[in-house]
Amino acid sequence: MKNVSKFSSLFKVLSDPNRLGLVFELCKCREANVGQLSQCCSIDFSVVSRHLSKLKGAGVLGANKKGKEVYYDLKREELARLLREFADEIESSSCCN
Amino acid sequence: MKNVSKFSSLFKVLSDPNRLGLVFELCKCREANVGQLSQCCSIDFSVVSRHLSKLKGAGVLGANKKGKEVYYDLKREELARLLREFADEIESSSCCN
DNA sequence: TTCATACTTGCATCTTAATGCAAGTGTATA
DNA sequence: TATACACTTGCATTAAGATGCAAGTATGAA
Repeated sequence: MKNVSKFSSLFKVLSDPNRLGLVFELCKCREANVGQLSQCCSIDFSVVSRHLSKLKGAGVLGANKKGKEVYYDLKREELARLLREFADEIESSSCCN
Repeated sequence: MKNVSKFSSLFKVLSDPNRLGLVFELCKCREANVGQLSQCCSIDFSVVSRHLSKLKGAGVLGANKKGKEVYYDLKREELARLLREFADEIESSSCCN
């Protein structure tokens, strides 16, 4: 079942509280760099950096380099679409053939 | 942010491939007991039992004891509702105030 | 070219969780 | 009551992942 690994890896990347906190933060900030997120979420710089790159790797965030800084932004529509796709699949009666 | 822990724990329970496989299986089977799921998913009995109880604890599954057997079923609407709630929150501009 | 800033990555440590066997609990049937 | 069946739980092992410091890389400014 390829949907299993597709969705389980998405859920995994969203399952860490710090990571999900960053997602919510980016949801209201529109975009932010590593230093800003590290500060407002009170998480070590290197930890934030790794979380963001993991979220980016999963397609949840986009990244935009401006000079020395990297600005991350939430890919709202993609993320929302994936979750609704899962919800639809769950609600349709025989979802995993 | 209480939504962070609410959703991160939901995502965590869905993030294990075996567990998500059981969810998909229950999605098409409507309901099944531990032995049936253990067999069709090729996972050790005790492992399946623990995964199911974790999913039940998270409100993803319901359980129904019939004699010696326990039949688990997927709470489709609740699960779909939660995920759509998350999707809506993500898409609304300032979601985490 | 030197320095500071912004970020990434290597590494060691520590938690958390998954796994499977074996033992325990509960329930129906002989 | 004894036995079998369905499941749960304890325990030890193993693996995966989070964390933070320190060192490395990249980019802009002096």
